[in-house]
Amino acid sequence: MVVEKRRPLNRRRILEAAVRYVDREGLEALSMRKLGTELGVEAMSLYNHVPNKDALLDGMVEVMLGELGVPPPGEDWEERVREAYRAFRRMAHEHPNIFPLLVTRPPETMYGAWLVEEFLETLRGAGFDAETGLHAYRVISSYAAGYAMAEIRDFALQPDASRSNSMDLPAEEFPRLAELSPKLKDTDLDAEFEFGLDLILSGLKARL
Amino acid sequence: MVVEKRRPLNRRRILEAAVRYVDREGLEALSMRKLGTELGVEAMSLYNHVPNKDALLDGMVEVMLGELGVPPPGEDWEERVREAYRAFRRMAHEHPNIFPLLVTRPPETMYGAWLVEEFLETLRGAGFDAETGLHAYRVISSYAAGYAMAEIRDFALQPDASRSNSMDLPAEEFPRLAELSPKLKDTDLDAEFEFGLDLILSGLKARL
DNA sequence: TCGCCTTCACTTACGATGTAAGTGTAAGCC
DNA sequence: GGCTTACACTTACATCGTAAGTGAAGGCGA
Repeated sequence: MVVEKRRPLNRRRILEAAVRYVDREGLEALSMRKLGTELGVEAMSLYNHVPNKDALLDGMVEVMLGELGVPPPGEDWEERVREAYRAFRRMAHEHPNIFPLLVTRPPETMYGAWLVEEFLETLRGAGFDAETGLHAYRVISSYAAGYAMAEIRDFALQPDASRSNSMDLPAEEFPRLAELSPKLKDTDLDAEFEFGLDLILSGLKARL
Repeated sequence: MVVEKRRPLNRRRILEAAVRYVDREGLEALSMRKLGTELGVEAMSLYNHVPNKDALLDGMVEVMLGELGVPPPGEDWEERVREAYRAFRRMAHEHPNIFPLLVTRPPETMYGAWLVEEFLETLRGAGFDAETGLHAYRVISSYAAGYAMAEIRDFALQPDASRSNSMDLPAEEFPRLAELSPKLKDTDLDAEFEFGLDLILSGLKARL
């Protein structure tokens, strides 16, 4: 609960404080009053810069997406796509409490219009037609968002460190799961994510 | 706001009423008091059957997953997997206000243990090793969940019917998007989902 | 049949939340 | 020097999740 010294309030400062606060305390802990004291200010003062809490949440997503570094165009389109989605997943890891907002809330601002544009352009350059490019974009994005969300959700089990991941299920009823239970605890998630990208991208290349 | 006649309260009845209510009014509208009146009962009475609101939400996910019909084993493993994920996506469409809970909340009960088991068994039968089966399960599930979430999130734009989907962006800055803007409105989402399944499954078969 | 115990819906109460409405003040501009 | 605008403040309200305690109805052993 670090109270910052009194500097003039503005939208950006509010959003960034909110992001920091939620990174630290979790999304449920965020309230206008607490964010206010975080900034050394009364809750209602925030409303001079942000219309309501929903807009605040949207703004936080904005801030988070602003940190997403997309790699510059290069000769290898496939590697560029991979790197972009690695960055996306990294972003999710850095803001596990905020990322769910991106997945959940309707896109108020068309944040990533130029991200999409970039992706489409890249695939066009690789020789895909416009429509396939669009489908590819949505499929890969769905995969990446879904994977990151699954990671985040399962990490949330951590607080209760007792059952580290699998909640003891009877081995005779679930032989396949039992056989995998050592792997379940420490799969290499980076590698698994890449595996998924491999599957999709190889399928995609086959359609060139 | 249909108030039901007074029958004995119990967990199942509460959960089902909650599911109906949220289907109808949205997740944010759900409160213990409103759910109470929905059942012809005071809010606090619910606590005799459900420890708290979080448990209620978990229970709603449970109910929703209970409706998921998984196809019986057949000779074609690939078609079975496809059909299972189609059912999953259908479930999301039937409960668009509840589905986000599944994606967002940590799995309190190991709901779908036997779903996973079933999947792993199927892939084993198809000739995959245990570890590849596990990766495949997580990759496909991530894709399906991500895709369904994206659909739901974008549907949420509907209330404001004015901008039907694309919020007018300058065509000269976003040529690729502009070129696709007719398609953006009415892509065949069923077909696109299948396209994604195709990509992943074909990549997977190539590894057999 | 009596008395007891369990079950479970009820009432009351508390602190926290989002935000509408209005007030006061300091800075910028004519 | 007076006015306007920007913006932080106080107060107030409805609504939320739920802790705590009350009371009545039904089951059960004697």
